Amino acid sequence: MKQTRNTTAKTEILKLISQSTVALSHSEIQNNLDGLCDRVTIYRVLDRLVEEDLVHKVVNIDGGVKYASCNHKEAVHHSHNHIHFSCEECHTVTCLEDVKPSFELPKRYQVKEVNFTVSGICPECSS
Amino acid sequence: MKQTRNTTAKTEILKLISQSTVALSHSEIQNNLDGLCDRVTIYRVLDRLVEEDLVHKVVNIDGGVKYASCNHKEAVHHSHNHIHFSCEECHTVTCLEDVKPSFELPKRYQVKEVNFTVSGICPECSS
DNA sequence: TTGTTATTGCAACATTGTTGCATTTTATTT
DNA sequence: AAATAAAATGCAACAATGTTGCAATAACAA
Ligand SMILES: [Mn+2]
Ligand SMILES: [Mn+2]
Ligand SMILES: [Zn+2]
Ligand SMILES: [Zn+2]
Repeated sequence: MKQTRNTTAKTEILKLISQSTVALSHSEIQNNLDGLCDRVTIYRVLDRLVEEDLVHKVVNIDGGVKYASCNHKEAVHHSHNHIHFSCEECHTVTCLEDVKPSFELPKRYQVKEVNFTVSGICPECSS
Repeated sequence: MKQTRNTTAKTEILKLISQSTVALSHSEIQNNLDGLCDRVTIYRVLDRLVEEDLVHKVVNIDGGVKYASCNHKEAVHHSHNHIHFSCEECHTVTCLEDVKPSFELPKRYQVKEVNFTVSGICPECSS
C-alpha cells in the first residue's frame, strides 16, 4: 500500500470541504483557494481524499460533480448510501445522512455503490 | 406552444434508443448513426426527445449522461422515479422500472426530480 | 542533513456540451 | 403544385471539465 503525504494543498482543500455545510464542486474549491495551487492539483488532491475516504464524491442530478465531507460518526461501519438533496434555486447540494432509502433489486444484481439524488426546493429557499 | 417536426435524424435516434435494452450515451448514438447527422444535431434531438417525454435522461454514477426510452405502460401517470443499474464490468446502464425506492425526507424539502443509480455487477456479468 | 519518492506545476490534450448564424427541410397554406 | 413560415440542421467557434506526461519540488523517514 502506497503512503500519502500531508501537503498544504491537501490540508486546505480538506478544511474547505469539512467546514462547508454543502457539497462543493471543483470550481468552487478553486475559487476559494485563491491560487494556492494549480487546478490539476485540486483534481489530484480530491481523488486522494476520496481514495482515503476522507471525502465523498457526489454526482448531482445535472451530472455535475461535488465533494462533501465524510461524517464518520459511527465507529466501524460507514456508508455513503444516503440521499443527497439538490436545490434548484440556490444550487446547493446537501447530504441527508439520516435518510437511507430502501429498495429491493431483483436477485443476481450485485450492489457495490449507490448514488441517490433528489432535486427540488430546499427549506432555506421555500419561504 | 411551439410545434415539432419529424426529421430523419429524430426518427433514427428515437429508433436506436427504443430498440436498445440499455441506456445509450451521446457518443454511442453517434457511432451507431454512422454520420447521418452532425453531433450538435444529436444533442438537439436528444433535448427535444426528453422535452417531448419520449425519452428520459439518466445521469450515471460516474457523471456520464445516457438516454433510455420511456415505457409508457400505465395510461396517465408516468414517472421516472425508478432505479437505474450501472454495471461496472460491461458498463451498461439499465432501467429497473419496477424498482421504486421508498424514502422519507425531512418536511419542508419539496421534491421535484429524482435520480437513483446503483452500480455493481449485472446478472449478465455475474457468472 | 540526505535520499527517496510522493506531490506539484505546466503545457498539451481529450471529452462533452453550448451558441450564433446562414442554409436546408418540413409541413401548412394558397 | 408552388409558395410560405419557421423548425431543424451544419458548421465553426467556444466553454467547461477532466486527464496525461514529465521535469521540478517538497515531504518525511532514516
Ligand atoms: Mn462518507
Ligand atoms: Mn419515462
Ligand atoms: Zn436552496
Ligand atoms: Zn454487466
